[in-house]
Amino acid sequence: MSEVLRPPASRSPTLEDVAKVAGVSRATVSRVINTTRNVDPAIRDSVRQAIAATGYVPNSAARSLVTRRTGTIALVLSGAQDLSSSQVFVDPFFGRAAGGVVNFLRTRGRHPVVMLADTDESRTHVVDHLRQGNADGAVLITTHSTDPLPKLLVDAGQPVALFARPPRPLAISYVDLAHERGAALAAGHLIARGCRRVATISGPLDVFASQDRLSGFQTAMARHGHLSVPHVEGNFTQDSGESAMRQLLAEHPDLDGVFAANDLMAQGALDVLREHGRRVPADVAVIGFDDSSAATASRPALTTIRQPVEDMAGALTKLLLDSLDQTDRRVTSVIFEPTLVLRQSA
Amino acid sequence: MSEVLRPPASRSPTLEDVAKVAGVSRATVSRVINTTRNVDPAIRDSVRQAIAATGYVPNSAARSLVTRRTGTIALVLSGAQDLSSSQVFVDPFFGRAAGGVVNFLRTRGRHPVVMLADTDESRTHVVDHLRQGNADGAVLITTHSTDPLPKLLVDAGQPVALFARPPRPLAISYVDLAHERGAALAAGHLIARGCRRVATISGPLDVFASQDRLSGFQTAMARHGHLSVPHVEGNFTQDSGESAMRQLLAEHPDLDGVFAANDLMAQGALDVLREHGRRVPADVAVIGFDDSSAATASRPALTTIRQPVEDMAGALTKLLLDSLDQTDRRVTSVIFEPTLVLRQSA
DNA sequence: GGAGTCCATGAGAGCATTCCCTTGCGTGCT
DNA sequence: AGCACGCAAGGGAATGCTCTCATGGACTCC
Repeated sequence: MSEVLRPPASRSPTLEDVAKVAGVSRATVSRVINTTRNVDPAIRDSVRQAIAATGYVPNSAARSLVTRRTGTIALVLSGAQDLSSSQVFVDPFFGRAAGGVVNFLRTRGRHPVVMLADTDESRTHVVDHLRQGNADGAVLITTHSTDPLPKLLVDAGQPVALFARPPRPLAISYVDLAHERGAALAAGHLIARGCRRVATISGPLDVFASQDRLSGFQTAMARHGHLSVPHVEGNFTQDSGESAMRQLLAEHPDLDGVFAANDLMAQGALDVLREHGRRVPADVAVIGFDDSSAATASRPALTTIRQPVEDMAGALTKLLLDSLDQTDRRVTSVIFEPTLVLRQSA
Repeated sequence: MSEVLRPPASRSPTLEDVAKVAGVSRATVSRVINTTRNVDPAIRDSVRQAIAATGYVPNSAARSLVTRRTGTIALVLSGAQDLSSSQVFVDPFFGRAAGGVVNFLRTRGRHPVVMLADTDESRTHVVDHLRQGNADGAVLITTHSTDPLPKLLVDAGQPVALFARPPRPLAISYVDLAHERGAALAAGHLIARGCRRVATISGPLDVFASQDRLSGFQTAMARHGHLSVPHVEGNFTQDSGESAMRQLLAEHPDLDGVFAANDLMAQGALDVLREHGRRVPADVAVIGFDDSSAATASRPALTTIRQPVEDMAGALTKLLLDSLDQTDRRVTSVIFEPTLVLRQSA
């Protein structure tokens, strides 16, 4: 009776329907769709025709119910509590990283589900989301060394890969940059240009990358005989670069070289220097960090230390994907080398 | 026998397990979890305890198999063939739009899966993805008027909402800006400032927004007695703004006002004007469009026509979500009003 | 020529959830 | 007191797929 009542509504075709049309069983159709293993070529073709004829598309909910895999991974942008969340993609760092992840996943036919984690609530939300099986693993783009999310995810047994060294020793795969060596490159270049009175604008010191860039710069300058380097802390924004530069200029009007821990702050410094009538690079040489779009957009274009964020994000994603395929949960890390990119500002 | 063979491996708890612990049926647990309708408070509490005790989390694959809903929506960035795909988020427009979508979805406890559609292959991929039930609908951020994706998705019967007016008449909900009125605001302001020799740098003319901004500007200028406005076409990049400005300056060395169809091109224009010794705004007034981060980052900061991209993206997402809840597929559109934002450049 | 092997296919058992339908019980109305 | 109705809870079906296991046929090898 039930078949009498069933509305003839255009239900989307199922495996069963295709099987009926092709005159084979569900199992065979499934074999054709997945890895064409051990299927007679003639039957394979007729199944393919049946698929085309019915317009069949596999239902991924049913599929992942049985395989316990979704095929998607979570891209979590975390520790961005100081960024208004709708600005997060425009941020040179997060935007480039997100682009790198998306781009790498594309080559594998996958797509990320994007999640922001800036509050306790959203953090538990991320963990729950993964535990519910909405994604097979997470790529975590985080900066603050105090971020609790990496540990939360590892404790929940979820596959994770982290952009930047994990806060505490944690069984987690990650990629990072040799920040100290990048800062040393900047120091070397300023010295080689003949700068004698050099200052630096650091990033926020609760971020490992900032600490490393600062200490790397100081160490390298010391090696060149400059035991004390004037230093003001910024927060990676253009505005903070401006006020830091103003402060440095007030305290050290004779400086002839500045290393900023990212391009945005360097751009702010550039604006203040111009405002004060200093020519760049003739009077003051400026070096940024990251080689973001800000480096090429500013005038003069910034000499900077390149951090290959997109490549790093891609490698990070690969790390995660590889770990999903392997049963043994072994952690790996990849450290990228920064390079000096010469433009006009130094 | 099967229970003897079953490995005691830590299988994650199911509804059945919770029901057993709470001493009720699956159905009751399900009722507690979803909308606590018709459940005795005492039983409800004991079920909640059982959930906590077992550490149960619902399996979303099983859930969406039966509900035919996933809870995620696709965020498709399309028609960006001229952007290197890993740069897509850094782009002021796409980045802001993506941020707006993510941010709005957050308020509803949802997350987008991000897809790029710049080739035929990736376009069919997007359609397939939706047809497979990986997402309940799509928010489409597209610019090029020739983009075939909107039609593809509508034909596939997928719920879609579009950023910008659809190419052809299409049964599709969308948001857009009153571009002409924005351009008219710019024209009015330049005239009011006393500019007499005004030129414009338009966006690529295969984009509706560019056409509208150009025609809106020309019409408004004509209304003020300027029947012919020098015009060079750019492609929305800073570089194209620079070369357009160079060309305008060569052909019209005496110009005193420029309207660029976006901030990035205005920024390029600013650099070229400084290079040529023109003071902004004293010698030449410059107005941009969008009010993106480039507007505040450039020096002088740009007077610009604000396009509230984040809000528009949020409204767009709301349009889609609303249409998912309603059975009748009625299309809606929302047109936003641009505003003039006064800063230093004009 | 018979036995063993291998490969292609089918049948059916899950997978975890929701939804529909039924049942049981208590209450209010006649 | 009897009947009807509403609410709470349970049982079973259904969702669409993959995967294991069994089966049958063809082929090979001695």
